[in-house]
Amino acid sequence: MRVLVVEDDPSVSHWLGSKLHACGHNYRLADNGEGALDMIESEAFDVVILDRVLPKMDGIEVLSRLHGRPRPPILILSANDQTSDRVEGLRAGADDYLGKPFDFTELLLRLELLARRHQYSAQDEVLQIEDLQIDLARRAVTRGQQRIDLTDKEFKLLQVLAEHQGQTVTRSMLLERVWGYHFDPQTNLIDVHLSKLRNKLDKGFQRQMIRTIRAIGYVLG
Amino acid sequence: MRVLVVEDDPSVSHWLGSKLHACGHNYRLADNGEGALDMIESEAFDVVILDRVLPKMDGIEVLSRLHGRPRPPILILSANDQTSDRVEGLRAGADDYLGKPFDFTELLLRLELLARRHQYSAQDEVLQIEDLQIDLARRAVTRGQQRIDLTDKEFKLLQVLAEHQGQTVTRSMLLERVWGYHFDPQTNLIDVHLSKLRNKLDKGFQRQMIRTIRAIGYVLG
DNA sequence: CATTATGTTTAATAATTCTTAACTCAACCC
DNA sequence: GGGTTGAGTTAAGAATTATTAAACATAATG
Repeated sequence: MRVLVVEDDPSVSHWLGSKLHACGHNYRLADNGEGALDMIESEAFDVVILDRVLPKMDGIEVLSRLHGRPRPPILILSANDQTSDRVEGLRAGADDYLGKPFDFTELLLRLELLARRHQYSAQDEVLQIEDLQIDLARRAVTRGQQRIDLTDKEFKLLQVLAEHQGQTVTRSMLLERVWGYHFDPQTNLIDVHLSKLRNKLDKGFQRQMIRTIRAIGYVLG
Repeated sequence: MRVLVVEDDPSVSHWLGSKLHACGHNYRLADNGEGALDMIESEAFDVVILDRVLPKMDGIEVLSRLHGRPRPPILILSANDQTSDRVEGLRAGADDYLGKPFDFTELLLRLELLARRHQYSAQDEVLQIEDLQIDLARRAVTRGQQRIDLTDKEFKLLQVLAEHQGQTVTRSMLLERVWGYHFDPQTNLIDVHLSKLRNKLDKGFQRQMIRTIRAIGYVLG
């Protein structure tokens, strides 16, 4: 997940960051409301952790500024765990609320839940396979921190493989889904594009995600 | 999903059951800790909903009894929604926590998240035989510190042998499982590939892991 | 409209994996 | 021991896949 942590206390934000990183997530930090708004505007996050209390513009204010705009789900973090407070946060448009002190495991669980729920409701479907993310709507692919630029055919190849993650996709299926062919072109079309896809996707990574199934096709995963 | 509901209040458990059923899931009920333990032991569930408060053996106790054993992910359900309480549940080994009153949609979402996550982690099954590790999902084999690169046939051979570790695997079984043949090809197919597998797996090691059972087949272990 | 850049396809070549077959070696039985 | 059977090794070539380069197509740019 790509997480934005909005928190003015560096000791808290860095602790959160390192924990998130240790769990395999990416994070960015913002220590004030203005910065947070800018980042939400310009970058794609799966979820935002928003401290309720911030210098100048507080969490509730940030929420209200975002009202009606497309934004990732937001979890409010606060020292106050009073019911009234909780209600106020949720009224302002927060998607979840957690009072300090909190257990990191619980926070992570809620974040994942939020991100997932949002993924469903927002239709821009993102396929996630280990450290590989495929945003079907944006045609954007990332692996780990790395953005990967793919051509049309390469992307379609990857998409078909990803949609059948873990299953072998036959060559004829690829011809059909990627090229619309219902016949064998008698050339090595697939091989060439797959080779290029591998170059961009697997080169330099320990774990090779595309596996050849001899005489059948390929599997992703 | 197959869900186990552990809850002593019949009105709650039956309501949960009917809701789960309506969403297309199977469920079983247990109204006490002992029964729950037995059922977890003997049946396969995708996820367990465990009420914190139970007669005699409470939820935390059930969790601690299960500690270290293979078990489905467990969601604790409780009337207390205090932070300390939540942390206690998660510390005791619960995979998630939800306070009453709760929203059924949220419960379901969390259950699905748990089941899915568990499936993934369980999915990447690793067979371990002495210093030999076989990661079925990644098709990666290591012996000691050494990575071992195997071709498709070699890997399949090893996999079949490993799945029957300690037992003799007959030649006809290998033909069937590795090549899909239901007949004897009258060649030394197996011998050749097994020879190559041995070269990669046993060469240079004191302990030879593949043993020939003359006129029958081979054993790993 | 030519130029450039980018992406796609074909074809040639290289590399890998699989299978067969010939030959050698080891175990078993009388 | 000597014959017999089964197993192990090696090499050759067949099948499949991977890589590279070049031809071709298309869109963007000046």
